[in-house]
Amino acid sequence: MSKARTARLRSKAKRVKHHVTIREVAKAARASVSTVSAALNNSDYVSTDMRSRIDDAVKTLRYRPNDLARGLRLQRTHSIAIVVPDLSNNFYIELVRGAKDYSASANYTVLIGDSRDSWEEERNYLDSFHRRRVDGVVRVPAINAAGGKARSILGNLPVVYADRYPLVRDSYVGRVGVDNARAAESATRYLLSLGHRHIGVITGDPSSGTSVDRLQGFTHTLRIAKIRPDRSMIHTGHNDMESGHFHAMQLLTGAQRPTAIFCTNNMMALGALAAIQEIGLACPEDISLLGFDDFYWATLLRPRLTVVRQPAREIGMVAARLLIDHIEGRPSVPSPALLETQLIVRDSCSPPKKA
Amino acid sequence: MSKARTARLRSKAKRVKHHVTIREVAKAARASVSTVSAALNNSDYVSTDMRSRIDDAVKTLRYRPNDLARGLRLQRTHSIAIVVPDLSNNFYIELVRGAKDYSASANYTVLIGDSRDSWEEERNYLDSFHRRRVDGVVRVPAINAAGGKARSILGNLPVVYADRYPLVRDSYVGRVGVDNARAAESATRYLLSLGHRHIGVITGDPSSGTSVDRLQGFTHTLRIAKIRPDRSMIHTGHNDMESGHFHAMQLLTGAQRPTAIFCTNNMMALGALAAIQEIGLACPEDISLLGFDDFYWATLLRPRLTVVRQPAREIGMVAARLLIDHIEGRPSVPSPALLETQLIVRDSCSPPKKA
DNA sequence: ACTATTTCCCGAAACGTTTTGGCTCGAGTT
DNA sequence: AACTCGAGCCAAAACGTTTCGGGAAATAGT
Repeated sequence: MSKARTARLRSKAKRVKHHVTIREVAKAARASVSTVSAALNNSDYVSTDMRSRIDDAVKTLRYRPNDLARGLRLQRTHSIAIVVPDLSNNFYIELVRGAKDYSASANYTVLIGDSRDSWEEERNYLDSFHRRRVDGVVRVPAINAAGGKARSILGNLPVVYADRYPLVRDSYVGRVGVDNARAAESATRYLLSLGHRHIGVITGDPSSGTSVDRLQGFTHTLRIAKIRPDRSMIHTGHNDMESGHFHAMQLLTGAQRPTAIFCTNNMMALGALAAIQEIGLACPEDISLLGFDDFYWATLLRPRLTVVRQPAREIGMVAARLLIDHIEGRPSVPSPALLETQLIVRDSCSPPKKA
Repeated sequence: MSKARTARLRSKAKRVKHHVTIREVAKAARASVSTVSAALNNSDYVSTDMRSRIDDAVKTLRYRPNDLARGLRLQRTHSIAIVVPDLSNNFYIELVRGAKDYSASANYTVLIGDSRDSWEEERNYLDSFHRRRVDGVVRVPAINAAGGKARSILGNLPVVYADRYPLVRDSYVGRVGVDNARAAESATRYLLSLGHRHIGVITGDPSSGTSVDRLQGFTHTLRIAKIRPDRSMIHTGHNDMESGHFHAMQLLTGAQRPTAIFCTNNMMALGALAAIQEIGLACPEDISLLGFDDFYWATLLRPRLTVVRQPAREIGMVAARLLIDHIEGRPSVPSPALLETQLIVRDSCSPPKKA
């Protein structure tokens, strides 16, 4: 009775809103709610006659299950979240797309967060995702956010790291990226082979293992070549264009100008390119530039950028896979999963002028 | 009793998972569930003593409300969705960020969809968002998706269109963008003022009002200048680099080569630039290029691209505002909201060679 | 002609919140 | 002294699902 009353009230007051529920489908199909549910989750034991009645009702009423109720009851949402530091960086777009494509194939849905490399923002996203009860999250942590801080706001949600990863072993399910040291080594070897002896490097924030691995690969290769790394040639940026620009300026106008600059991510390479253009140097004639991460318009630049390519899309896919396998209690690929990089030689590096 | 049993079972079986609920907070704070709820939604009528007990419990238990349950009960989620055609297009990133920033300030959360300009994909996103019971969605519809098809899968969720908009007046709350005809006019006038008389144009898919408005602005300006638009100079692309490249090639290698090319979005401008470089033409000496939408690396290109700038971020903000105002039953800004564009003159346009 | 099994369906409980209405207690008001 | 009133708290219902246990009818096994 009270139920009837409220129903009547609602149908009068807010006729316009109101989503159709499984109950109405049941009524229309002359079935019980549980039977409709069974039919929709195509269990056995529902007659073909009943099933078609239900299908009809669903169609004509335009019924869409309420995922809130579903998730509440099921205690899982079949969705994961991915939060990346910068959506305007094509590398992360590809990564996100990879994660999304894999997840879709596994029947998971993906929520995207764009932290702009700020822990504040990332925390907000993680919190919001947690409250939404996603089943797990793949993180590319913001600068300075790689530590254990996230754990406390994520409860015991499974996390996999992609690209960047924390130095302190926070409890995570897995991580995927590339062998950063090796990638940096191959890049450095290439510059050495061109004859460069004074190589500037602009590396990322050292709170991420990714950055330290790359720097380590760089210095290691120098040492192997019996070249003493010059500390004044090693600059630490923030993975964005601005700091790439700033540190390239420092390098280019410093006491001893390097003959080549190696940037450990694409944004900083762009910043460095801007600085080079600004100063009026010719690249690669006056200075070689080598970047990390490829992007679709790298060939539109003059010079076309030589880069170490990371398989962004694959990283995203493997990350999602690792996470979802874990969620479903399946064994997965070994972690850390390290994918192959590739040195893509284009026009921005050449032998140094006087060598 | 049965309740006690299941609780015991769960605590044994899956100790590891299990999110802490308001009920446990209540127990820890020696309060009732309803009081905890009241305290959390800071109603009055809860004593300071009680409130502090609850706060303590929340903190030590690390309680995070379950937004599924909350949304189910409240019948609204305080979240909106935004779906755009291409996240690797910086214009849409900025638009999304604008929407996100405004929403955050209004205490709404944003779900992001990236349809890759495919109606299939967009439909999936819209469906998923609908099942999640977002309170509304801002759409930049995929090509060929501007019609009424979305309505049937969105139920009566409020929709606002950003940038693109449907030609058939589908029932929506509002739309926001720029005055596309005027923007195209100013671009065209600029090219005319440089002396161009043979202007090629690569426009977007005519299923969106945006594209037709831009084209119309173009031809209108030509006519005012007593120039008869040449149909062979008008090409219809798909707003992506590939089709920009293709149609630029057509134009450049056609019977009569234009002295300038106007692209009605940034991706097609990039494709056109690639084509120009490929053919070995000098820009702007041999051919001028004018694009739509600005992006942060437009100045890194050689030549630096001259473009019509749209206030992407603002478009996103206004779209979110329109939507949220509607959701909350407030009057809002007038719709369509048309924001100002700006012609940003850089290096990619110059007077034609022989003029 | 019984019993056992399978098929098809249903009612009710549970998931974690918020809200409504009601209860108690003490402080003012008459 | 009786009363009103507000502050402070709580129990229960409701939101829309899925699942569990079970009932009825049909079918199969002896």
